[in-house]
Amino acid sequence: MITRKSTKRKSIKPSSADIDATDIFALIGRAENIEQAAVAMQAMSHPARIKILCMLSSGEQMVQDLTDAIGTSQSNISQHLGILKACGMIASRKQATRTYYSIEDPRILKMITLTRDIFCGV
Amino acid sequence: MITRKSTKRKSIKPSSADIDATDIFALIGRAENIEQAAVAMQAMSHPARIKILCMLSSGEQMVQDLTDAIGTSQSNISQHLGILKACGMIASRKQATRTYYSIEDPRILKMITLTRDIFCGV
DNA sequence: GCCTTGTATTAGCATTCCCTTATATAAGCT
DNA sequence: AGCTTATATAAGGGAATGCTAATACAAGGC
Repeated sequence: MITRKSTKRKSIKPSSADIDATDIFALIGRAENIEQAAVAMQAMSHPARIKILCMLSSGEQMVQDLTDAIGTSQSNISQHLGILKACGMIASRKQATRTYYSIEDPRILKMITLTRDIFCGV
Repeated sequence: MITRKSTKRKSIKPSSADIDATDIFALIGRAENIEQAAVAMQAMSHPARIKILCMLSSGEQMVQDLTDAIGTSQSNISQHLGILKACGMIASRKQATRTYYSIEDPRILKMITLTRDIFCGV
């Protein structure tokens, strides 16, 4: 199925050990990692969710504060939080009626930090 | 509308000059930048498009090679390329029947490099 | 001129996303 | 117990996304 001129390797799906950073074709063989990245980016790729992650990147926040700062309905924020939590990006801690959210996955912290750096220069 | 305890600033939408990196609320006021970031991430957040960008990150590639390496239909790849191009991430150059694509926006190069780093460790 | 190759475009359909509205739950307060 | 506050969940519909299949287009080779 794969037909390319420079056949440096025969298979399109090399094992992990087979990766060579200079081979442009090696990378896309890491289907599982790419899939993960796509899911993560998809989850992050909404203005409200980016804002949430930005706020969480400086520490735990409660729903009310997120809602006030971002400026949409409480229900909507709760749903966005649900999406982020469903893919393991954030964690929640309940204290009485309040729920505090925080970033759980360190990779996401890295991602949001860079995104902020690149697009906001902050 | 905004009701938070530590009222370091009164408005939720400070001017650019007003940004302070330590203020968690300042950032989300940069609505335009956040919007841009969301659009960019949304465009990147598909396995095929991540693969395309990974391949392009090591230089110009033609459609045929992308199609072969990624393993979906030519039509499908062409549509994904269209999406990436529509938001200015990539550029195309036509040479006879071939079309060569390359990354145009340096921010995207940065993003894809980091994404690769984080999720693939490469 | 015709056939092949490389790429783009269109249409259609199934799926997913996102918002709004309404309601549920649970804890604190009086 | 009732009221209020904080959060979650469910239902609904409209929009966006993503795939396939079919077709268009443009350049080269014979």
